[in-house]
Amino acid sequence: MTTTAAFAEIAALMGDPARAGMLEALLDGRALTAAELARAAGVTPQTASSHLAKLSGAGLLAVERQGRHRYHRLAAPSVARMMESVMAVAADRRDGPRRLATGPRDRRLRHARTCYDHLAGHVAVAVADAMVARGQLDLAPDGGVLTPAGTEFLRGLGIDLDRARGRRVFCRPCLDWSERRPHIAGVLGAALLDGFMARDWLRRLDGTRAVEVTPPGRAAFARAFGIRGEP
Amino acid sequence: MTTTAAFAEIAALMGDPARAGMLEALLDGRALTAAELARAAGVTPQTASSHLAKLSGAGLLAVERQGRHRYHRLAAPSVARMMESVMAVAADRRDGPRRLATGPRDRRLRHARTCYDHLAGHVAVAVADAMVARGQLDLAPDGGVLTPAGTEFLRGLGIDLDRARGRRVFCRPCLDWSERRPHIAGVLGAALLDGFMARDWLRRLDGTRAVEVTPPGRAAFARAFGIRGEP
DNA sequence: GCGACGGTTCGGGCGCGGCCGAAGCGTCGT
DNA sequence: ACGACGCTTCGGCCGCGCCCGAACCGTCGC
Repeated sequence: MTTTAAFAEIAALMGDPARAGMLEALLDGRALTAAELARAAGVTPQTASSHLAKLSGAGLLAVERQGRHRYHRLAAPSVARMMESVMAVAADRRDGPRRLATGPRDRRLRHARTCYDHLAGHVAVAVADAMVARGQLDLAPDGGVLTPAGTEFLRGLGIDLDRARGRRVFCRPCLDWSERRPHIAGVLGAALLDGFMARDWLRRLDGTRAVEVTPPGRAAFARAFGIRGEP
Repeated sequence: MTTTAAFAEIAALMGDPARAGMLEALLDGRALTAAELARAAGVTPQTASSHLAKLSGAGLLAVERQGRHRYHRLAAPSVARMMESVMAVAADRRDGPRRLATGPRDRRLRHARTCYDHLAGHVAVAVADAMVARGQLDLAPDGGVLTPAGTEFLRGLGIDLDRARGRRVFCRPCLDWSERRPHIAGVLGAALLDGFMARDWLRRLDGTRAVEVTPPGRAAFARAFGIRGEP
């Protein structure tokens, strides 16, 4: 059966530690150069080049040439979703047998992180919950709808909603692997993340996917979404 | 980062062709013996044994001893969901470059198939759509709700809704990789599939996940859910 | 032009892991 | 009790593919 072969091929691409490291580094939706990805994976540039060729060849990555650099990014949201689902299984596995010390790094990831191009983690789920509870958002499995109240509310927060409507799905629920509840993805999710970053409510943390809530951000999230909580 | 290693390990387990074949054979939720899985994967029993040990060791499979047989099944719905998401990416990949002849086998899979323990494919999505449109079902991303009208409707169809409520999630949307729209999973999804099979509206096809709609089934689906269509 | 730098290609080494034959263990039938 | 059967363990073979050193191509800066 050829479908089994394709399945195994995709999975095997994720299954190499070096490639897995690269893919995880790209999971926040940024485009990185080959050298950066080599460092992320802990291999030499020539090894990374080989891996990147395989990943692009299989359609998991898209490349963009810019001068003498080559920027690599995940080819599609479905790739990110696939990776999240693998992480969900890996997390199950770890939670079950022995609740082995989840370091501060992990706690930060669970609290707030980027997922492809939108926000994920406890904060993201809380934002979605708050908006649904207030009737500002209607989250259905095949695409959410922002109500007029929601549109006005976000405009009041200074979130830019007018970009690229129509190109991609505007609003889509995305299952959060740490919270196991949906948060907001799609163009709306990306706009929210951008807006939060632009107003400095959130700030990227070192080189990881973790995101920290700034002190003014904490106050703002409490005011706007009723979220109270510590990192 | 240990989380990367766990991710790669899970993916690598799916990435071997023989293991992929076994996992796919188990995707319909049945429990199969080691010998059956060996045949499905096209390897000798001793090779299969080694693979099965790895899969169980990692928590992807659960084993149940019964006499001198050992029945293997997917350990959790999250495993099935992960596999479906990988198939979605693999399908993307195939649709893009060259719409290579999707054989009748594939068309059947797209039309109706089992997914873990519930129904998937065109028919499953149509069932969900019909019930949502009539206000019998409310599908939210973090779990659907059967309305009183829906409960009565299904009771009228002779679907058994009284089993294992509470043990697992009663109703959950599951993204259909061929239709890219949600269908009904969870205990409700399993009850629907069982009911359809029991009334002989659906019948398992040879040894695959494909399911055929029987002639009486076709009439019944048209009457009960307004589904008209050919295999 | 030249060197510096990012990236890829080539070649060869090497280890991991899948595969099977043979043997061992436990369970069931008679 | 014995053999048949399902499954696992052991041992050894073999090949895939990961990895790096070195050399090669293209772009940028001076």
